[in-house]
Amino acid sequence: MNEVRTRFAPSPTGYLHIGGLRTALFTYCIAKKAGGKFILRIEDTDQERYVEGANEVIYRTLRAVGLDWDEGPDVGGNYGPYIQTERRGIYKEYAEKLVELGGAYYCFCDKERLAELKAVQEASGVNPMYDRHCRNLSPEEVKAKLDAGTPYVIRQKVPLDGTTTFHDVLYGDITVENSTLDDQVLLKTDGLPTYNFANVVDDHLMGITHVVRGNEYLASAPKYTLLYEAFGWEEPVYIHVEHIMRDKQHKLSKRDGDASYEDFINKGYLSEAIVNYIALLGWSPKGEREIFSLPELIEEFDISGLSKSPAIFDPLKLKAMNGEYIRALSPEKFAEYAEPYIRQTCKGDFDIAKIAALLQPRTEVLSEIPDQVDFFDEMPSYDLALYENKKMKTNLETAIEVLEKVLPVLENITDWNFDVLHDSLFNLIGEMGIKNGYVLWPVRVAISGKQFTPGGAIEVAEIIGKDETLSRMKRSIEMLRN
RNA sequence: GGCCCGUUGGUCAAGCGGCUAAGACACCGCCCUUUCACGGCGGAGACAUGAGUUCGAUUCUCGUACGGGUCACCA
Repeated sequence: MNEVRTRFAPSPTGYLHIGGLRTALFTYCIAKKAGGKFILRIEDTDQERYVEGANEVIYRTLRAVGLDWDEGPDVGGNYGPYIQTERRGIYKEYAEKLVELGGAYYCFCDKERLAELKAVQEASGVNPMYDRHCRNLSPEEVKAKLDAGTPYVIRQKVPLDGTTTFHDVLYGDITVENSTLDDQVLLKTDGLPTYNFANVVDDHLMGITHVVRGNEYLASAPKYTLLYEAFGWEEPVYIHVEHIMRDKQHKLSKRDGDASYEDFINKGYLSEAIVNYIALLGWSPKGEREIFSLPELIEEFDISGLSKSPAIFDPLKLKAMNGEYIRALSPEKFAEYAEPYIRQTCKGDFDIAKIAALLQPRTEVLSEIPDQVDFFDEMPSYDLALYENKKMKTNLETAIEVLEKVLPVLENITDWNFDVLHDSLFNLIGEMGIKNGYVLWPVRVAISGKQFTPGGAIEVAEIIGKDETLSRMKRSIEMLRN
């Protein structure tokens, strides 16, 4: 029974943060590399923050990136239920058990008293902590209040002195004075557990062996150790990972508009590229390779590669990596992805496969596509200054001269395809004894009206066809004459 | 503020007492080339800081600075 079992335990807040996704990824890799199980658990004990449909977002995202769970709310398993609100009775039972074991106690303080206490403590410059008012209530007093139906919480009974040491794989042993630890609430008035308690109970009951979670839990970790000790349970292996930052000061947040997985998908990023990129934030593989598929990530993943310092999210690097993934796609696959984007600005009857082929090496994010192909349907009006190109040694005069020579050549072509176009134009270039660009630059400008195009004069001419090419040539020549 | 944690080029990062301190993105230059890309070659750029330990510190210890986390009946 040494199977590795890890879990991803998000709160249903309506979207899946990139940082959460990365935690899930690391968690998944640890389990899968060890041939173990990856479990999904929904932590919805805060009813006030519950967002309708949020669970579906989590399922959808995890499935989209390929992080399939072996046990979870919708797939079942032997340790269910996997949604915390459905485990309500379990927490109550264990909280009461902990009271019996001496690791917790009933507290009847109401929120007004607590608020007052906190205000006084803050005013006098003391760290706000529960004053343990109910810690030493006699069993009779407790029973009387309970019988009277007084609302209560159950709090952790932290030792008054001594120290607690907990172990993290990355940080090693961390020891704190028990006197700095608060008697935190374990079971809330509404009967639901707090995160800290639910985690301990669930991780134990579900047989979780490794816990990967955000660094924000590091400070409360010793309290977990105390809880495990009080129950007499074995602690899982803890791995606290640092945050993903927007910059040195700020975490990557929802408000930045690009903190959620779905935002990136909507912007034209590939799922595989996103996963690959975030894997490299706060973790580094052994060798120098950095392109990894999910199966390769599982193979390569090792806890020792995790970093203890925060990583700043670099949109530029994600973009570059996305470009790499796009280039690695088969032409057919890329065309499939690209078509809807091409169609946004290019409605005509063109050879989509040919356009896609030109686009593939020039696209880092799919959303860049519409602007690149907006001239196929209709030539934009353009500035004649485009004909002036120092490197090509072209200007308005040379352009007229060249275009007038090219026009009849094109008119004579009957079999309009790349090879014929290429041969015809290069014959002309040979006859004229000049550089390729001297001819091809003005032609490209004349039929595209753009400074940059995917593909050159020949590619563009082939795609828009003979009639359109000739018509654009004539129009441009006309413009140049005036 | 108390407690906990971190600090290698602009960014991601390798490094685990002795190296000309990797690599990637970005940047610059050159080449390829019918534009732009792609691809190829090359360049600039870093161990926060002060002590200590040591024959020798980026690497170990302490202080300082800076940054982060946490101090809820939120997770």
